[in-house]
Amino acid sequence: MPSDQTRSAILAAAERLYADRGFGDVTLRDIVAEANVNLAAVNYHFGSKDELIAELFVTRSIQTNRERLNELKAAEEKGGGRASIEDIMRALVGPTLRGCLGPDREGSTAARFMIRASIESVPPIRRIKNREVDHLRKFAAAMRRAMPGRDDTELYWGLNFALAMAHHTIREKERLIRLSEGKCDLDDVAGIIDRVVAVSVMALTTGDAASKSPPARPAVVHGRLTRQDL
Amino acid sequence: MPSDQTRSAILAAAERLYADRGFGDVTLRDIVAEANVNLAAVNYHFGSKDELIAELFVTRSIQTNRERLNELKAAEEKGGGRASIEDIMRALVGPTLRGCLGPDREGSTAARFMIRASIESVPPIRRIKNREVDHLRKFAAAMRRAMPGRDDTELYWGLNFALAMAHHTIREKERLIRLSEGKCDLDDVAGIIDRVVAVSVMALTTGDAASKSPPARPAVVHGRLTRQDL
DNA sequence: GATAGTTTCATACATATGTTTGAAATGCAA
DNA sequence: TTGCATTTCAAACATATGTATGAAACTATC
Repeated sequence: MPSDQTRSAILAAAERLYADRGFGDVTLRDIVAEANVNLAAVNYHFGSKDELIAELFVTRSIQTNRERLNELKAAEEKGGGRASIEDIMRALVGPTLRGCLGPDREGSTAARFMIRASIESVPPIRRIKNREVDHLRKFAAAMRRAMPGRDDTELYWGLNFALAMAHHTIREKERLIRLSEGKCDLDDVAGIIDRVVAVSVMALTTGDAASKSPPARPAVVHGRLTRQDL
Repeated sequence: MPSDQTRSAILAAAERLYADRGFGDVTLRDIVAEANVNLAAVNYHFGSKDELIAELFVTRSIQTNRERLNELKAAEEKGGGRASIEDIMRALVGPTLRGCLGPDREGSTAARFMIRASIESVPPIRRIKNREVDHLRKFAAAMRRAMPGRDDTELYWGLNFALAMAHHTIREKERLIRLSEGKCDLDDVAGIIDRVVAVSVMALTTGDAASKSPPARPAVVHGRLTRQDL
């Protein structure tokens, strides 16, 4: 009967500390102090530090992915098996943005932890993220159904840009606030989702020319690359 | 006469190793071995490991920033003091994308190093990146001149999304190739720049309603924003 | 060629940090 | 209780890694 008490305490303490101070600045000794457990408990319950981090990350990732797929499924049912491209993009970026920028700041170490995981890039998390491709393929498939005949390449670029806007906004949240001097309201999650979705849909549905060849590329040689060494 | 030879050798070796194996996996001892210099040379010439990394990063950053401003200036001169929004965005994302995705020219180590710096997030680099806000303000100012009357908030979001697409594409280059099974050509830098610029401009110039209030956010929770006209 | 400043070198230092260990404590079943 | 399995604990372990040191080698100016 694994009382599980120590285990949970470690997970909670670790997530909190990592969320607050980042992976680079938190040692196992910090974690066990915060959790009031013995140092050896981490290796006993998780095997290694990396496996602890991995467990934290997969737990939260699974949550997000499940929400994504739920929204996608709901959208497809609503549309009789074929979701609109807009709803698909919303299902793709909505859960992540809500999860990381959500207003429940106070208690939600989970959100802050996921932001950290997005900013810092530590080996165990990188390994897990690499498996995410399979998950994204489901969205690519849905997009293909929503936009039959559209070139696959365009579809992947749209997917890429949608994730780009969502993740970058999360990653660079503080910088955007500073740059815009508070004009960009990072707490208005619904508004942000609308923005990202709108631009993504535009990128995907714009000019059919784009599906044949890349958008109007000027023959001009770009800029001046005065490349002088320092 | 500071022969500078050792110093340069360290810089070159460090950039190569960091580019290949990342910051987390490369020690000073690896670097001095690669450079065929003594271990103490790093601290003698740079003061500390972090200052070495910082110097590597600022060198490349300065290059990129100078290219950006050069392009911006050229665009403004071309337009008689007022550059088009498209040219501004091109000046913003072009140099970075060319620098990081460019074809492997003379030792692509610089490019690969900058990709690493974008993926991993190590303290000395983070510190430098934080100063980048001032640089971005110059682009915000140019955009304001190009789109007078437009709400500042929209402008910052557009800037944010443009950087998002550029940086995310760089960061997740490998994943995008894998996801698209090679359909997305990450070597076609000019094409990528065109894509990013096109979407950015769309995001910025779309529906004037967006300049007054956030992009047509329906009262309905998951309402659809049909915004197809570019 | 002597002297002063600069650079290189081998080596030592310090110590942070994940991991292991073996014993003690605890819990559970018979 | 007894005995076995699980868990906790203090301490040790290992060692990777950035940094400091002091002497030697080198360079240049006089």
